[in-house]
Amino acid sequence: MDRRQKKSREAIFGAFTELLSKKHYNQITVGEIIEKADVGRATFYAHFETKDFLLKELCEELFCHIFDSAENGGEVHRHIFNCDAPSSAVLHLLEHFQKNDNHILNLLACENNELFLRYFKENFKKLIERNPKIFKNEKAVGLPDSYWINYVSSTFVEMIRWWIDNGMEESASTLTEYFLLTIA
Amino acid sequence: MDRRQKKSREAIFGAFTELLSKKHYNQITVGEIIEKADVGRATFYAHFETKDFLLKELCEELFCHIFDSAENGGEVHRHIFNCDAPSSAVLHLLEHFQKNDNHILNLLACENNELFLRYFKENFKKLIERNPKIFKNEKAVGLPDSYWINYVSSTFVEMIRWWIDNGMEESASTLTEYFLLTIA
DNA sequence: TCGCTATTGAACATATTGTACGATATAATT
DNA sequence: AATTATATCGTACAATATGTTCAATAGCGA
Repeated sequence: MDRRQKKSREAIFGAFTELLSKKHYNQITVGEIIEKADVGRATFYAHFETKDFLLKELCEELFCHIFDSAENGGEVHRHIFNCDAPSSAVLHLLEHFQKNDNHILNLLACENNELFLRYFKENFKKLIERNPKIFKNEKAVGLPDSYWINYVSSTFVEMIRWWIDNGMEESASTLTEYFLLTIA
Repeated sequence: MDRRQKKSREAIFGAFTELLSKKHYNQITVGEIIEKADVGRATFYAHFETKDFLLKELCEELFCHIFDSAENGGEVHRHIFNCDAPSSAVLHLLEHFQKNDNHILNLLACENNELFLRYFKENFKKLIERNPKIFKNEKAVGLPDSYWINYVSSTFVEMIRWWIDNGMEESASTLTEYFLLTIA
């Protein structure tokens, strides 16, 4: 990609992320974004059709970085999926959060985390669908697959929400215990 | 309340509900609402500060009607809380949905159900907090109260979401089974 | 009947959106 | 180095949405 494009794109992402941590998505205007990003109005619309697409692409970039490493042959997160025990997968995801990779916590903890958690859940679901065995247990056999996948991903995401809302006091391993206990 | 106020308020609620079942919240304008409700622009703003407040009040009216009956001495839903078995409470709530009381399904199933489910979860949480014994079981003892409450309400709400997204094919009793099996 | 209040309709300033275009700066190619 | 391609800029612009104001009207309660 053209260096200029990359620069503009990242300036917009950066400005948007910063604004999202301060005010609600609905109240952020394109004018504010381009002012903070210091790019022209036309440049913004050359990159993103609307503000909604900007959000979508930001989320995709963020979550793909965390979730999709297993498929694309990257080394960094391969270990997440090369294990059978669900505890490892959960632990590693949580540790990513605690390290605040890509300022993901800024987004997950901000006022409009609804939007991000929604995308997050979608990606987590895909992860389970691609690795169905990870979270299968005795309880799952009595329930429809799609229900079970929805249940497990919901439980994980809503645990994250609870964790953030309560000041993120628990350690990654404590959270993992909670999670495994609940879905067991 | 003045008959005129009530009339305007309900016309606005009605128009808003109808619009919400057709298009996304963000894309609904005040102009559309007042046109469909057939009220003046000034009237709208005399009732609701902004569109967000309109949504908030609509949700409060809806969910309070369903959840708060136990406290205010009403007869209609008293039975929900006068039983110890969690299955009864869940069943009755689900049956309310299937009857589509107050067109609640229009809102829960619409494109932006995120917003309603959020309010719904809040109200469900309050219900559990007021009746802590309903959903307590062996698994709950090893987990913090706030985590457990969040978990149970999330599981219920996300089950509703799954149910709606999959065409609401399951009966209320089947869903209740699923729910009890998962939190057991 | 009379006073009070909600509604109306229109006008209004302001803000936001998304587009258009020529000029400029930067990247890629030869 | 010269040239071509393209991303950006700044500004302007039409279209739309927001929230307010105000005088006139209609409906409410006493």
